[in-house]
Amino acid sequence: MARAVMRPFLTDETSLRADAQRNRERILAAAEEVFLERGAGASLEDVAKRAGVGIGTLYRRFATREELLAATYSARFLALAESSRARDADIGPLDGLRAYLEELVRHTSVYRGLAATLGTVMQVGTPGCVATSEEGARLLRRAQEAGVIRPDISFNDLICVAVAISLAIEQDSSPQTRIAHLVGVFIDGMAVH
Amino acid sequence: MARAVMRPFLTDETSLRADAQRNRERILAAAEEVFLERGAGASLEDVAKRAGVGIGTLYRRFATREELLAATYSARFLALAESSRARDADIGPLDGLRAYLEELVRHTSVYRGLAATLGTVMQVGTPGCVATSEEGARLLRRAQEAGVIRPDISFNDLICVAVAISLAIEQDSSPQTRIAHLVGVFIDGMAVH
DNA sequence: TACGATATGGAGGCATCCTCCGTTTGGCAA
DNA sequence: TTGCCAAACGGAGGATGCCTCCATATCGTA
Repeated sequence: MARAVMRPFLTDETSLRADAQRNRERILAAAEEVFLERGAGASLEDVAKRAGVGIGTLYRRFATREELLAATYSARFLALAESSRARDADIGPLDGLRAYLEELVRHTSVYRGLAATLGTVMQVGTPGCVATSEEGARLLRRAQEAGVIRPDISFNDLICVAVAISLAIEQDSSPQTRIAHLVGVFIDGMAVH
Repeated sequence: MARAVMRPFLTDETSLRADAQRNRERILAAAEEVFLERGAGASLEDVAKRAGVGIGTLYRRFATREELLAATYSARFLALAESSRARDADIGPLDGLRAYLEELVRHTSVYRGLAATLGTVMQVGTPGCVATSEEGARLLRRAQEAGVIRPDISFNDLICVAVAISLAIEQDSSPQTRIAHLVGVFIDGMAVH
């Protein structure tokens, strides 16, 4: 139940001292590995250890677990927004939203335990989070303007849907087909009939 | 990420020694209070302390947090199943399902943090969990036989929906109206068009 | 080269989990 | 009633993880 922490997110170009920048990257690489192996709740001291860095260094750079998760995800989320934008011309508004949701769920299911914190993670404000949020909002607006999605659906509803499906995927182990099935159900629910 | 633990659930009539039975009830009462105050992640040692019982006693009776949560919820869930059955005659299959889901979400939102573990909790097998599961499955079957809910919807989908909505409720603080809104969306998605 | 701002690391305090085992107690059989 | 023992008790203690703090080290600039 971590509170959402809004603070300026430091990207690569920010004036970090060379050693700090190097350590930041080591921490991210280690976090990626450790989260993959043991889920989003893994020990941060393990991450620091694998990065060859003191725990204090990790905490100075990433004040909360959510910040670290979000940073680890930033590249992935950037790619998601990118690929969604890329297929925009070739796909209708409803299917665009469907594809976006399916991809979001797939990304969210990479680390066991990430789903439950997705809402918080999305608020941390990394470039990837921002890009993914904006893309989702854009797709939703587009579909609503095209008259295929109900006007009373909010972006929060989308995130909530993604969280739900990811959680479901985590619990039973019936992966890919179930993602499409559940996304289909929700898209139908949001559609104008 | 606790694994679901299937073990025979000890109800009141089971041959527990008198002192054990007394302590079990004290623990449940204390857990109810503590979880209400501090959410489903509260310290179990606090629960034991408030119950006036050693921590070992708590663990012997409830091997996991999920078991304790489920037991605490058992009465609530029993009531839920009961009231759902009671209104069965007065309500159509679709609205019956809707009412059930709304009530399930409301129950699940009582303790902050319960939603994320609802799936696990539902598998623990307390009388309440069983009753609620069976009632949900029955409503779903009824609605599908009436031809108003798609045949490819499973009971797991329902739980997933309840989890999603509860999580959404926990995050923003826009309670009652949002429950109805989201349940409506999902019901529409599951409906036959 | 020297100096101050920046960064480092890990010890340590605290919270929680969960197990283990010596002690106590309830309930039954004699 | 008494005595016995299976059942239950409690809490110390080992293990893990979180996060802070500060003496020390390092970078980059003047």
